[in-house]
Amino acid sequence: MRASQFFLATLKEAPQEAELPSHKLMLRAGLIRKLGSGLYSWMPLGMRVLHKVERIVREEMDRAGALEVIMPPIQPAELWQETGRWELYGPMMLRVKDRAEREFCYAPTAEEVITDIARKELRSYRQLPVNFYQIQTKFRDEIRPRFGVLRAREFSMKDAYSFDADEGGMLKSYQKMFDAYVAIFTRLGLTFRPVSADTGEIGGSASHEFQVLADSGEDLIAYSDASDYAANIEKAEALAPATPRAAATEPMKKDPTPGTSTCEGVAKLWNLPLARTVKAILLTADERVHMVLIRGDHSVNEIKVGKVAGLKGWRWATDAEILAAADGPAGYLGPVGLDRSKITVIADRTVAAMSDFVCGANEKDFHLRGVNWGRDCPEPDLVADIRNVVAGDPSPDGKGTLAIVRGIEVGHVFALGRKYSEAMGATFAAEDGTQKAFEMGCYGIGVTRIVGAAIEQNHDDKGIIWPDPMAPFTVAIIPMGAGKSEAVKSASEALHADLVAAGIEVLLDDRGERPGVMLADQELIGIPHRVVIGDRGLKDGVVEYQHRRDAEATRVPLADVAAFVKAKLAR
RNA sequence: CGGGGUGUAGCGCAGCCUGGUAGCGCACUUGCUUUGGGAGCAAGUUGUCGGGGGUUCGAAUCCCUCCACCCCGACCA
Repeated sequence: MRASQFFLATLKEAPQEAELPSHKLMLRAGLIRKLGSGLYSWMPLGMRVLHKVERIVREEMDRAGALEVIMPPIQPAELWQETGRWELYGPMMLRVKDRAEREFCYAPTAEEVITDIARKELRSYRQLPVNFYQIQTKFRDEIRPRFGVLRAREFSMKDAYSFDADEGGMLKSYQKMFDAYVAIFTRLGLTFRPVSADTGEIGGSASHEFQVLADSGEDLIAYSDASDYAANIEKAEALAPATPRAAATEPMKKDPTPGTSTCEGVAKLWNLPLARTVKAILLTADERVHMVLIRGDHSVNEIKVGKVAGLKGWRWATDAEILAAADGPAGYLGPVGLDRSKITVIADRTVAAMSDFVCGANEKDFHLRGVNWGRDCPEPDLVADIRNVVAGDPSPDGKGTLAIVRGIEVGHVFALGRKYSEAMGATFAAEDGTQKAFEMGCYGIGVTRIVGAAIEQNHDDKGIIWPDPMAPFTVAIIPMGAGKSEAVKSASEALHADLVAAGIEVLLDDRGERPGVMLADQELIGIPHRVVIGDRGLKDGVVEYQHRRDAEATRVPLADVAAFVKAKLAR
């Protein structure tokens, strides 16, 4: 490809709206242009990258035996009403009406449609297992679209759905997809980790996320330094402390803490470590108020809270509820002196093992110190894991300790089970002649998000550094002064022709720009391999090769350069 | 949704406080020179100052209103 025949839309300065490196670089390199909040057009250069990603995804999905389909992005409300998700999905779903006032949505996902296909088309266990997938545009009306393509409202997603006759088969299909995902992200050249995850709204038994590791990621991942254990922090279990609760050594004492409503404040005031304090959070579930206790330096894991018996569908308590149940205002709450008939005390495992701790006195401007379970207040009604793990916690698998890194979720696999097939009456004739609901799995990959994640992980101050498999062009040829030097011109043309003939994607910069412009653009765009051809080297019969990650150029004899580049790519 | 901010040329910004009909850099066009790290000189082009309404002799500037976009937060007491 000649640059003069292509459309490069590079920008010297990034539009004000961009915050993250990947967002800025995608705009500057001319991969995308913004249309509206969370809406992006893909420019020619971006399309080349997107096609690379799609191609690898397709190849690995096909290799895993999945079959490509394409379903409409506009879906009738009726299907969603069958599973109850028309209401459940809420404002995230973009709803539209046609001229006859019939309701539709712009698909945020396609479980309903694929299940509808399955119940109509799949009749016998003999047709199973099957896995259908599509690469299709989705729309989710995010609360706050941001980070460019990483949290856009419209995005391209590969979604696959497997149908099996029984759970064993489904788990096999799940494993196949898991393996395919590993192959996809490996081929893309990304540093990633599969982590076990919460199943969230979609439901089901097993679930793994595929996270591209990057400092700007929105997700926190806990992993063990001594085993394969890795989990989203939403799910990572915080084990109970290994050492039992120590015996009480201090008397309980009530002291004033005027205007100090936080654990940090009390710890500072009394010159105690934060880890000696306990914070109390009140919430309401099933009309009953619950006090949740977390160590001062820990944070509540809302997902874990929702899984505690009796707390399904909980909400934060109102100020009125707090006063009625605890006799004290928010900021000064604790487990001592409560009327347990009105309130249930739920302690995090860590808190349950604490002694001589500090907590609120259920009275404005007072806290207690030297508090001990059993002696000063009854034992907690319930002890549960309700906090987020922190770096240094023991790994839940018993091997090593946890460290925490950030990641960008680019893939997610779910062992769904019969949730959708049962809701929609999707059944098949089993071997014994009975009708059974399909065992389903669903598997997503954020195709457009991968592009942003790859840049987030691979860039420097000059621009993008594409992994070869995703690069819009693999090699850039930069002729110095081709307008003046016939030797430079013919050498560039010859190399271009040679590499093109070898099926290599080359960009020959024949725009006649100045050297600085050509080099800066090549670096911004992130073409991984470049060959600079100029009279300076040509008089010695050499040209310069430099990888985007190399600090220095390598002088290569002109006669060998084609072979040299091909050898570099073959690795 | 709550809070904050911004909207002036394709991009980045100044002008607004203290009203007088719009400017800078880059980009773009033409010419000459230049050509190994975002060139120089010269001559140009580009704006419904986000929309609507109001105040005023006069509004980018003051007031009201709507819209768009960005950032932070969304209950951790």
